[in-house]
Amino acid sequence: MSLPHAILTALLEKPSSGLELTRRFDKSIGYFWSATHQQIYRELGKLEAEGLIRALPAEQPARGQRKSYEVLPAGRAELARWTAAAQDPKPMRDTLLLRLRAAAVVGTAGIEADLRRHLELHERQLAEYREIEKRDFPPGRDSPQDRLHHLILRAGIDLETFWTQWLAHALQEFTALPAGGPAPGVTDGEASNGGAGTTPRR
Amino acid sequence: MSLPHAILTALLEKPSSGLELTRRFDKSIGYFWSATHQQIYRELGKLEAEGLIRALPAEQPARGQRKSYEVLPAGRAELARWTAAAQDPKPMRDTLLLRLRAAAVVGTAGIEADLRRHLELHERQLAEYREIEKRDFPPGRDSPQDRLHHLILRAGIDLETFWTQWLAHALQEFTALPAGGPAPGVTDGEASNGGAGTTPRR
DNA sequence: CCCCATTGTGCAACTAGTTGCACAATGGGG
DNA sequence: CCCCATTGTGCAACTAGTTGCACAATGGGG
Repeated sequence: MSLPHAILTALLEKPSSGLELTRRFDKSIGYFWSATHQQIYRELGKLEAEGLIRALPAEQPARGQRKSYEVLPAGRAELARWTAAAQDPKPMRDTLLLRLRAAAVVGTAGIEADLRRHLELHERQLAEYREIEKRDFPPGRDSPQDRLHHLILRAGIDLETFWTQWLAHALQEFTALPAGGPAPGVTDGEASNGGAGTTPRR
Repeated sequence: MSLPHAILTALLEKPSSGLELTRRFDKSIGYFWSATHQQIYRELGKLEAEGLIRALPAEQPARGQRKSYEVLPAGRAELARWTAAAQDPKPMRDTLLLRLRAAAVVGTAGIEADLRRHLELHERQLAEYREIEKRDFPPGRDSPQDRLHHLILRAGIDLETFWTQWLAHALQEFTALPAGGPAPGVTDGEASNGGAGTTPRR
């Protein structure tokens, strides 16, 4: 739905080959819209077929050769259209929260280690964003583009900040919980055989 | 990937028919794992075929009739396994941030209204979460299950708080921007024909 | 009694994203 | 010179989620 527009944006910022795009999707743009190289090549083909981008004239366009693309006017127009069009935020899907909800039923055994790991990953990401902020947005720069890019980076920083704080709080909560976590089968308030979860009832 | 586990969790909390599940996915569980009724029916079929759930014996199991399901021991075991298994956070994909990045290239014309709309939507969601918190988590309740459920709700509240604050900040930033937003084609620092974005160059 | 809105279940086709390869060109090390 | 790791491009099959219907049962209004 949005990959073609992510690619158009990246190509407008700088005409690139598939591999260069892949690298840029591993940082910068990819921080909020990830894509694999296979997706990118496929989409480049479609965009070219639709006349939104074109391959830059290269010396020898043999296979296994870099092919760079640039955005055509129709591509820019499509991107402007898409950017301005209203879009509903799509409903969230978060595995970790779902697992926690499941843990409330089947027990928290085993999940704590992974929470800790996620905390570390988010801390690392946060540090990386802060590094970028320091490097790319020193106090002086405030052209409209800088402001927008900074705003986007700020969203990343604030989101990672939320996750690190929430995860830290969750882990704290866990240490206060009875050892091994809540027993399974508690929602109905009746007795259950409980246990490790792998034991079949009756 | 996670839908079957979301369904197992919901069914463990309370055996339900497809429609009941659909309703519960429109609130509660669905706040962090959304699913359509078609997805749910399809998945119920698979789970039953795999022996993880079974249909509760009903009076007349004719078509067009409610069929309720309950989780079998194998289903509970699978859910416990999945909950404890390590999982990498999957890379984020956020359309709004992508559109803002595109706007930095093709101009911000038209996007502001949608930011305002998103702000309202997030404010409404936040209010709803706060309502639920007040209703379901009065000061006294703090069984392990309550604590976990509250923790999850807190994540929702904090996320919506982030979005409302960030969007408010973004809108503020916009009023400070030159009218109509940045001109297109600015990244190379050279002159461009700028304009509305639909005008082809040359 | 029959029409029609509502409730409930489900299939089929499609779109987007992921996984697992295949294979060409390049260039340095033995 | 030839092997083999690296770089770069791409196809094919699969999985997950979405969209658009179809159709049965139920129950109230004319």
